[in-house]
Parts: sequence; structure tokens; C-alpha cells
Amino acid sequence: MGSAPSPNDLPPRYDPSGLEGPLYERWVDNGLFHVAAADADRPYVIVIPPPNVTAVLHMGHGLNNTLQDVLVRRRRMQGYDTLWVPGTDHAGIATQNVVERQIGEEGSTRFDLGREAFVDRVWTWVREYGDRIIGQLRDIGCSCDWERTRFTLDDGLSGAVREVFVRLYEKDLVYRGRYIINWCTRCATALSNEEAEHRDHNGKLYRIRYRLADGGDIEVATTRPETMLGDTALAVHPDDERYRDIVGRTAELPLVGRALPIVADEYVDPEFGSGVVKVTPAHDPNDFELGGRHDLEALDVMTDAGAMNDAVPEPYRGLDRFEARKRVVQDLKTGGYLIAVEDHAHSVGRCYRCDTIVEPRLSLQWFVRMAPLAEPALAAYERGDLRFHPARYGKTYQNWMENIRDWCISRQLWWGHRIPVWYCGAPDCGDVIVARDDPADCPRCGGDVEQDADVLDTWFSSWLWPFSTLGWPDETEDLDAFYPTDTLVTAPEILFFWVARMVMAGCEFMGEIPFTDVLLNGTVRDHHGRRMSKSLGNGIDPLEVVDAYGADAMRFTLVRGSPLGTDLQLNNEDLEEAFRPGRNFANKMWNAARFALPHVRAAPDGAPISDELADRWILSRLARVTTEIDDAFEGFRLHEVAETCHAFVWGDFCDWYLELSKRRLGTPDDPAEAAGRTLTLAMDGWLRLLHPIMPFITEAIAERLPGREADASLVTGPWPSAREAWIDAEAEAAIDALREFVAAVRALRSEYGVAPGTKVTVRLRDASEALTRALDAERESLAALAGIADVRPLADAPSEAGAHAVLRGGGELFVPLADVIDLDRERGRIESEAERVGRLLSRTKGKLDNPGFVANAPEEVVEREQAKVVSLEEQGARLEEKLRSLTSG
RNA sequence: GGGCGAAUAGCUCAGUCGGUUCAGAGCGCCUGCCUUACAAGCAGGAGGUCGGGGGUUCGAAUCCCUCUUCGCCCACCA
Repeated sequence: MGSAPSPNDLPPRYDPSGLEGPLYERWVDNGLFHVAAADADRPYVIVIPPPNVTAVLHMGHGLNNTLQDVLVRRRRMQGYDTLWVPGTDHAGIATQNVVERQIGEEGSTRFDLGREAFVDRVWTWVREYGDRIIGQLRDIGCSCDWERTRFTLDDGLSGAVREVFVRLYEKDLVYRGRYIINWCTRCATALSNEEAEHRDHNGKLYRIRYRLADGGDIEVATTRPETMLGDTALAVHPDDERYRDIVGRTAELPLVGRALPIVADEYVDPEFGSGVVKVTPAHDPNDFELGGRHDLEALDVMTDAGAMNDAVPEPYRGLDRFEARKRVVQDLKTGGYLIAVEDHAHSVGRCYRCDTIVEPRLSLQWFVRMAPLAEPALAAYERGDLRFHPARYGKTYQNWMENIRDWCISRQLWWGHRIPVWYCGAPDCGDVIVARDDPADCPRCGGDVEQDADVLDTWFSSWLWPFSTLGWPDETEDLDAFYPTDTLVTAPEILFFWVARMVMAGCEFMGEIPFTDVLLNGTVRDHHGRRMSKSLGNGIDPLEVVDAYGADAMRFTLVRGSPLGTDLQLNNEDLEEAFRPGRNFANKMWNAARFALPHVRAAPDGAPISDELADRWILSRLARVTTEIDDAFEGFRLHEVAETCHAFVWGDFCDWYLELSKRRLGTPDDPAEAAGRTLTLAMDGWLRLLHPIMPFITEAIAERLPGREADASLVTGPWPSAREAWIDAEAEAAIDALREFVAAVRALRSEYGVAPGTKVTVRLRDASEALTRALDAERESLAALAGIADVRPLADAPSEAGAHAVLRGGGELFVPLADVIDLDRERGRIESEAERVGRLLSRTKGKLDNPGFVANAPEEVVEREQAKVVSLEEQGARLEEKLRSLTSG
């Protein structure tokens, strides 16, 4: 790992860009992120949600992958055999779209290229973006095992996909059939239910008159008038008195003239509109089912591209569906069929990849029968084996599982896994062959076979990810060692697409759920609260942030800013502001290290370290903080981990410990070099606690601490354990008292504008034991902390003019300020303080006077309130006394 | 039409079991400091009726009901 850097060679300026790259390469070169299956006694495993190869990563990925890395890094430090499996997703329809767009700009289409050449083009794209994505993950600091990088379309995973299809087919859980599916007319493919996003749409409701064959007419309403060209019946509710006598008669389809039977069906809601429904079995799922019950013809009236086909008469033939709609409405109007057009807000499905309005359409597709797969996946949740964080997502999962619908898995695309099905071309055979290996000819008749032209839904490979990446269907060592995985971190919008289906696949093919804890991270939004997206142009490129402020600063900002399940708003127009918390913190640590490193001394394990109050205090605080951080980790409250580290490093270590250590470091006051050794212990502790979140800067500092093995790295731990022996209530009480004392003097100095260089003598009366102890120990620090030249006892009535303060922890202090004191101001100050204490006192007394409180509240709460009264009364009395003396004097 | 989440300081957000001098942090703002690690800093401040209303309780930012606003998910009502 190269020679150990000398202790104090940190450059004066924190420059993450020069620091992070080399450290990352060293970690990878030393194999720190790799774990062999044979060594995995105590595994901890996460599989990455494979990013789509459609584009480079955005800040949402930055957040998602940082959270995974934080979890993974802590487990690795704890000694788990930690594996984070990386990889990318071929993202079938999405990737095909971006490449189609790319060739579109060159003026051609995928059909000009042909299937093979087009797929080659996509592979070119994939190689470029796949590499860039992996590069981004490395720049963020992700500690993935790169030797196990997978792609959903690589050979191994393709084999898994084929095996799964065949197995499901053999169990009759995959079937082919004609049903209504969501058809994207632009992508010219079927979509699953999940891939059609329903959004409100301000449409129209058209009320149309249909004539009855034997006289009279009847009103029908529709939002899609062009589909009437495919009507094959009308329907009413069987109990609807109004229409009882027309059931069984026929109506005439306007513009076409086709005779439509009138049927009665429970599906029709008599309350809606006229109570009569036009039935278009080929273009509406309900109509399709209704048609099945009444043996109606299903007439598909559109082409794949969404134009009216030859089943409709001229002049509609060949018109786009929306053109046809206009023409139909116009003709209805002309023909006197149109009763009214009303505004009608309703929900319309759109393609999740191109936003085109999907057409419900009868189509021959492949489906997965989901109910049997959902059963164990649901049971795992209900047993409590599968947990969601935040827990409320469990209900969403449960609800989806309970209302599961079959999954349309065939896509009329070129980019993806080919469906492993062949059809015999022999007219008298027509056998369907579903096979693990490509058949040369028809096994039944020896005739020529042709493979199904379609590919599988991209999620049909993703749902296998937790085990296909480990080598399944082969019984590999990896699979044995690392399945099931532990934690999944992903975004809530793919709960159904991916998470739920992975659980089903895990149960079905591995007999075990694929992970136990599912963490749902929030969405990254811009400062207007809008979701970041390419089309809005409001995204933030993680690399830009890493280049400018460092991966550590970005990671810290993200982790601290987003508790699980809550969205994160970032100012995309001012990156410096957005990432300032992380950047400032990293800079602070850097400068603290620059100060401390020249003074650190080796601290052998187990030796008693120091009797100094400050030393005992910082180690006690470190022990407590370690426990807090462990608790937060166990509850996946990573934002709390970040916050606690920040408060400790900045608020305790830098603001107080370093300041208190200054008088001793490198001086005869520290003969045994206790301060130098304590520095080492304290820094070693917080550097480790912070390493999962800010791996680079912590490693850079830690490797300069003394007493380390030459090739030691924080990456491999150990994770600090909270040392009970370091807990020191006495030292904590003393330093707390000192902090209050110093703060009080500073406040008085500031209040009266005492010049920074002016030293004051503070007089003190009735100081608490803790404060007395602290002042004895830290008298030498007082000048630097608060410009205090000396602390002397306070006589009962100070003869000089000055400012008073009463300490909560006990005691009263006086700062002689004859030159600057303003008695009115002092009186006002004391008055308002006395008022504040008085308010608190009466509130607290009120509680204690309430018999209900004393009777019902826990004893310790009551005792606390009683102690509070004593303290407040004491403070109040001192303040009143002071006020009297100021008034009389 | 159902279900869920959010509303706390100017901004972005914490606040676990209802109870600690509990109303907090960061950023921004004001005042004073280039104090020999750090001006990306230090010290001291200002700033909030915890969205409105009602309830439970000795006690509510926290639990219940309700209303308002915003956001998300699910749903075949033509």
C-alpha cells in the first residue's frame, strides 16, 4: 500500500479532487471490496438496484447508492464478509427508445437498419453508458465488488431468464393468450399494467344517439368516439326498468350501419349517463369481458401505430385514432347523431417511457399467472420476515399482492431477451416449442421452426437479480454463500415493478425471500419541489458535485438531508449552497487534523490514558456517541448518524476538546503526552464512526495517525465499540459546568462590547462542585476561551460596578466592568432573566401543585420537577437580590 | 372513488416512549472578531401560537376527531 505518509504532511488546503481518486484506486487494487465465497462465514450482502443504461446517473442515484455504501461500509468494518453486487440494467423499452431517437436524428429508423444492425447500435450505446455509470459509482466512492459486475443481458443472466421462462411454462404459470393489454402506439408494443401510468386528463364525454332497428332511439356516452367503429353490441343493466323491453332487440351503429344486439349485463351502472353502454370488446377490458359472457365479436379497429385499420369503413380507414375521433364526431354531428359534448375529467393511461396515451387493445401476448407466485410473497410479509422502512410501505406492498393481476411479459421490441418459444411452420402441425436450447427443427414433425419475434419485459430479468447475479441457475458457491441477501435500498416508485416481483421470484426459484429489509429512499427534488428530470433540465450531475466539493461532501449532505422515505430538496441553481453543509464539515475536519496531527502520540490499546479532566471527558463523550450511532444504524436512521457525528466532531471535539488541549500539547504541562495520546484515541474513534459516510477524508487523516500497521485501512475496520470504561459522569458534569461558565462570561463580554484583547477578572460565588473541579483543572485555558485573566471569590457585595450572571448548574458570577457597564442595561438584562426564571418556576410549581400530576406522573419525572424548583428558586433569589442592589445602588 | 404522506424559525429539515431549562440543527440574517487548525472560521444575538378548530390527559409539536393546503400511490365506471 505504499509507504506510510509522514504525520503532518496534510496540505494546508483541503482539496478533495486530488485526494479521492488515488485512495479509491488503492482500495480496489488491494481487493478491499472483494470477498470470496469460500471465506464468507458471516455474510452481509446488498445487490445494487441496477441503473438503466439509458443515461448517466443523476442525484437520485447519488442518494440511493450513497445509502447502500454507508450500510455496506459499516458492516465491512464490523467484520462481516461484505458483498455489494454492482451492475446495470438493459432497460429494454427505455434504451430502445433513446437509440431510436439517436438514429432518428440521423434521419433513419430502426427499420432502415434492420433488427440485427439496430441491436448492434444499442450495444454500442450500452457499452458507452455502462462504463460511464460504473465510473460514476466509483467516483462517488461506492465500495462494490467490481469483479462481480453484471448486466441483465449478459450471458449468465440471459440463461437465468430463459430457465425461468421454461420452468414457469412447464408449471403452467406462463401462458399465451388474447386479452386486452395496454398498447403504446408510438413504441408499438404491449405494456404491463404497471407500465401504463394513469393521470387525470381533461377530456370530453360524447353523448350519441343510436337508432333502434324497429324504431325509437337510445342514448349512449363515450370518451373515445372512434372506438364506436368497433362496437358490436349495446348493453343495459338487467334490472333497469327503463330498458327492460329493449333487451334482445337490435340497434344500428351510426356511420357504419352494423346491427348491434342489445344485451343485459350486471356490469352496466344504471346510474351513470343514460344507463346504456356501447360495447367495444377489442378496445376496452370491461367490454371484452362482457363480450365473452355474451359471445360477442371482438373487432380490432386499429393498426399497431394507432391508425384505423381496414375493419372500418371509409373515410376513417388509415386515419390516426385522434384524427378519426374528430372525423367521427363531425360526421355524427352532421348526421344528427350527436346529442351533446361535455367536459369530462377522467384518468388516462400513458406509456411510462414516452408518455403516449396508451390504447387498450385486444392482443395475443405472453402472460405470467401471478396469483400462485404472490401467495408466498405475501405470507413472508405477514409473518414479519420481510420488513419495510418506513413501515408504511408494507401496506402498499400487501395491497398490491392481494389484488395481483397477471403480468403481460411480451414486448414487440428488438432490444431485450428473445422469448424462448418457437412455432412450427408446418400447416398441419403448428407445434409450440418452449425450450432451454434453440431447436433446429420441429421435434414433432421435423418441420421448420421460427422463433417468437418478441422480447421479454425488461423487468422479467430484473426480478431475478438477487440470485441471477450470483450464478443461478447453476448451483454456485456464490449462491450458496451470499443468498439470501440482507438489505435492499431503492426508490418507492419501483416497489411493484421490481421489489415485489423479486420477492415472488425469490420464493418461487430459491424457496426463500431475497432480502429481509427494504429501505425506501426519498426522491431528490429541486428547490421548487419538482422532481429532477432530464426534460425539465433541473437535474444535478453527481460528477459535477464531486469535482467541485468532493464525494465526501456530497455524501454527507445527502445522508444528513434525507431521513428514510422523505424527499430531499436541493438547490439545483446554486450547488455551492446545496452542498455547503458537507463541504464545510469536510473542511472543518481537515483543519482540525492539520492542527492535531503534529501533536498526536501513539496510544497503546488498553493502557490507562489520562487523569486530565478534558481527556476523560472527550473519551466519555466518544463512548456515548458510539452507542448512539450504533443504535441509529440498527434502526436505519442514517440521517441521525450523520447528525450525531457532525455534532460530536464539530461541537465537542473541535470547539472544546481541541481548545482545551492547546495549553498542554507540546508543552511541559503534558509530560506524559497524555493529551497527544488522547487525541489519537478520540480521532481514531470519530474517523471510524464517520468513515461509512465520508470514506475518503477519514482515511486520508487516519492513515497519518501513529501506531498503525503499514497497510491498515479504515475500510476493513474495525468498527469502534463503545467502551463502557470510558464513561465518566464526573468529567462530563465538570466540562458541562465549564462550558456554561465560559458561555456566560462570553455573553457578558459581548453584551457590553468588551474589546477582544481585554482580559477580565471573574468573581465567583457558591460555585458547584463540578465547576470548581473544572476551574481547578482548566484555569490555564480560561484566558484563551473567554479572555479571563483570573477567577477569584466574590465578596458578598462587590464594591465595583459590573455584570452579573447566575449559573444553572449552581453559582453566581460577577465580571467587574466599571469602564463599560451601563446600569440601566444591566438592570434590564437581569430583569428579563429573572422573568424567564420566574415563568419557568411558576410553570413548574403549577405542575407540582396539581395533585393529578403528582399522582399520575412517573416518580422520576416528579423528582426532576422538584429538583428544578429548587434550582430555579435559587437562581431567582440571586437575580432578585442583584436587582435590588442595582436599584438601590 | 379509495389509501398514504407532509404542514415546526426567512429557507431546508430534525424532534424515538406524551414529561429533562424542549421548542432544536444547518443555511441565511444582525453585531463583534483575520484569537498562532479552520473567515468554508470564531464569539454573541434576533427570529417560531409547532397549518386551523375541537377532543383525550395531571401534562400534547407528539395521541384521537375534523377542516384547509400541498404531494404521492392505487382504481375498468362508459
